[in-house]
Amino acid sequence: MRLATWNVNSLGARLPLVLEWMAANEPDILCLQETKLADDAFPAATFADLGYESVHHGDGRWNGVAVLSRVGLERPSCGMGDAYDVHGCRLLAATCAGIRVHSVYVPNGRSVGSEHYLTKLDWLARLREYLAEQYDPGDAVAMCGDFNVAPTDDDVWDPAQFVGSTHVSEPERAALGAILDWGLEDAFRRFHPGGHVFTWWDYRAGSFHKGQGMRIDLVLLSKSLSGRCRSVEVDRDARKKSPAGNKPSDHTVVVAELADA
DNA sequence: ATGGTTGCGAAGCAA
Repeated sequence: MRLATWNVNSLGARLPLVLEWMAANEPDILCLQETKLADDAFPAATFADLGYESVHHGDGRWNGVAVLSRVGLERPSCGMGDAYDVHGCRLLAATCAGIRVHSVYVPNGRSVGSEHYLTKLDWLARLREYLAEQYDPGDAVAMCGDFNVAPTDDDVWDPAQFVGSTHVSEPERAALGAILDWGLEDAFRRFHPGGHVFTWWDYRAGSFHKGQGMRIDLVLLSKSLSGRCRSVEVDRDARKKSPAGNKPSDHTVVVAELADA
C-alpha cells in the first residue's frame, strides 16, 4: 500500500506533472494540497479514467485539498465540522482501505505575531480537538499534508536563517506536538533520524539546487498504522522539471509504504 | 545584491 502526499501549488498548473508522476509511481492513495480549484473544476473524470476515486474540497482561488484512491473511498468529510472550515478549504477526510485518510493544509502564518500566525495556531489547536472528538488513538488514522511547521531544527537547512521566522517557532512546534501527543507518529523520522531531508524549497535564488529547504510536508500515522509502515521517502526528483518538461511545485512528494493489515 | 520565483489573473498579493 503506497500512500503519498503532495502540495501541488495549483492543480490547474500541475496536472500534467501529477499525471506523469502517478503513472510512474502508482500510488494507492494520494493526498493533494493547494489545488486552487473550485470543486466543479476538479478533474475527477481524468483520475477516474486512471482507476482512482477522488474527492475534492476547494473554493477556487486559494487552498483546496483532495484525496485520490484506487483502494476504495468512503465517507468523505470536509473540514472540521464547524466555523473553522471557513478559514479555507484545508481539511478533507475519506476512508480508504480501512484507513481514515486526511489531506491537511495548515495555514502558512506569514509572520510571527501576525493575525495570520494566530489563526495558524488556532487552526492547529482545533485540529487537535477534532482528532479527539472524531477518533480513538487506536483507530487507523493518517494525517497527510503540508503542516507548514518544521518539527525540529534538523528539518531546516540552517536554523540560524530561521530565527524569528514562522514554521520553526516554539508555539507552532508545540501545537504540532500536541497533535502528535494525541497518538500520531511523524512516520518519516523513524527512517531518517538524522534529518536534513526536505520537502519544500523556495522557488527563488536557486534554493533547491543549494539544498536550502525545509521538511514541512508530513505523514502522521496512528499506532496501528505506524506499525505497518515500512518506509517513508521524499521523492526529491519530483521537485525538478520533469522528463516530459513539466514544471514542478515548490513542494515535492512524500511517499509512505504500508504493509497489509 | 535586503535580492530572488511562481500562480492567479490582469495589479498586486500570497506563498
